[in-house]
Amino acid sequence: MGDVSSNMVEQTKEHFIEKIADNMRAFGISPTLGRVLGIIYMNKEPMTLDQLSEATGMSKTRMSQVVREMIDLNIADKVFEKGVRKDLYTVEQDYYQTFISLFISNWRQAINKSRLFEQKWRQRILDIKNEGSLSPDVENEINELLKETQIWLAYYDWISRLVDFFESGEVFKHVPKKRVPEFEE
Amino acid sequence: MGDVSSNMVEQTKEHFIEKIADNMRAFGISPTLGRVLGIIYMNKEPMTLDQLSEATGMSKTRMSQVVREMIDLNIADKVFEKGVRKDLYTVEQDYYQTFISLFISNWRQAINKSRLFEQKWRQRILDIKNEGSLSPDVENEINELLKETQIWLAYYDWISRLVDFFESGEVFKHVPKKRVPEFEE
DNA sequence: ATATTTGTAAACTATATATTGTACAATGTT
DNA sequence: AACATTGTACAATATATAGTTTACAAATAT
Repeated sequence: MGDVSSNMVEQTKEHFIEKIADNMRAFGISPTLGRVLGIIYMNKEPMTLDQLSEATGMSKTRMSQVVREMIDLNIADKVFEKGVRKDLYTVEQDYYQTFISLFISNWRQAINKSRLFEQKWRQRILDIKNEGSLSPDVENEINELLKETQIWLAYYDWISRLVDFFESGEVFKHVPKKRVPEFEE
Repeated sequence: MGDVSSNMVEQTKEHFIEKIADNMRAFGISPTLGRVLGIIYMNKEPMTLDQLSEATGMSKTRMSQVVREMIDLNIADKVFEKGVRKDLYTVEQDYYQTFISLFISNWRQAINKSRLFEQKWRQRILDIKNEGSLSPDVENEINELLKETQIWLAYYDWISRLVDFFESGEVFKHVPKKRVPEFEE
């Protein structure tokens, strides 16, 4: 177990994990979260907070936080295994799916927030408009703003449809997954 | 100029700018950068560092940094106007294009980084493998790692094609822009 | 019932990121 | 040539984010 090549393999594995973490960074995911995802991914089996703590060298509390965040992002799940008292966590094993989950979480959130704001905001402009007695300048600016709103709404509608495009898997019809060459020696 | 409705319009405009900044946040863009983009966008005309500084209430140094970052991200440009000594900056006026630019910058960077790492890493595994005299366990793990690499490469190839899919505008064939209803009163 | 183990809240500390002020080189003005 | 203006490098400060420690409630074991 402690031989040279085995250590090298271990080290190489860790590099791979770092690469996964790095990839996550492009989603604005913190290095630690990415690393934990990588660790569980490479482990192939669900892991406990203690194991993760051991593997990262970080506190169990932090692992708890990170795991919860991953669950919120839909890239990890708590699994039950009878006889095991500790909570076990798995991660999505499919990179594409992880990509999509993150993309979706990210944008759905933005969409909701935007929608929420939208109504109040539009109403407000209309209120000003109906105030009566507006200088032509102001009147003009208000119309510009209303136009802007339309453009903005159209844009968000697009994002919304884009999210669906990913979620439904339709994206793969036009940007197909690449087949991985089998290799058995 | 100082009348009530004009102030309300001004305020509403600022809300819109905040919304734009908020949207940017989904790309991991800092609030300040988003706000500056929003400010220039709403201004419709190129702006100078001093104007931005005035508009944000932040230092000119910061504006300089932010503007440069935006240029790196391909969502802003320096424009020249004869007779004007100060540098002027515009931003992309098309939301879709901004979305795409950010998406591209983000992932191209990740792709490059990954590619760079890839060769070294794969070579390393092969080196271990050719070392000879490996325990069956280690041998097995190495094969697993090589397989993992294949999967990873396929995934990155997909991302790469996905980026092209956006960059080329093909995405709009399948997730079309929504037409904004004209409105003239 | 009592004692252990587990996960997480809450308050704290450390580290990273955002922002500013000063200084200066480059360019334009008189 | 002397002077003013502009943009940014660099060091210093402030703020936000990541991580730890302690404490405790809920669940399990003895």
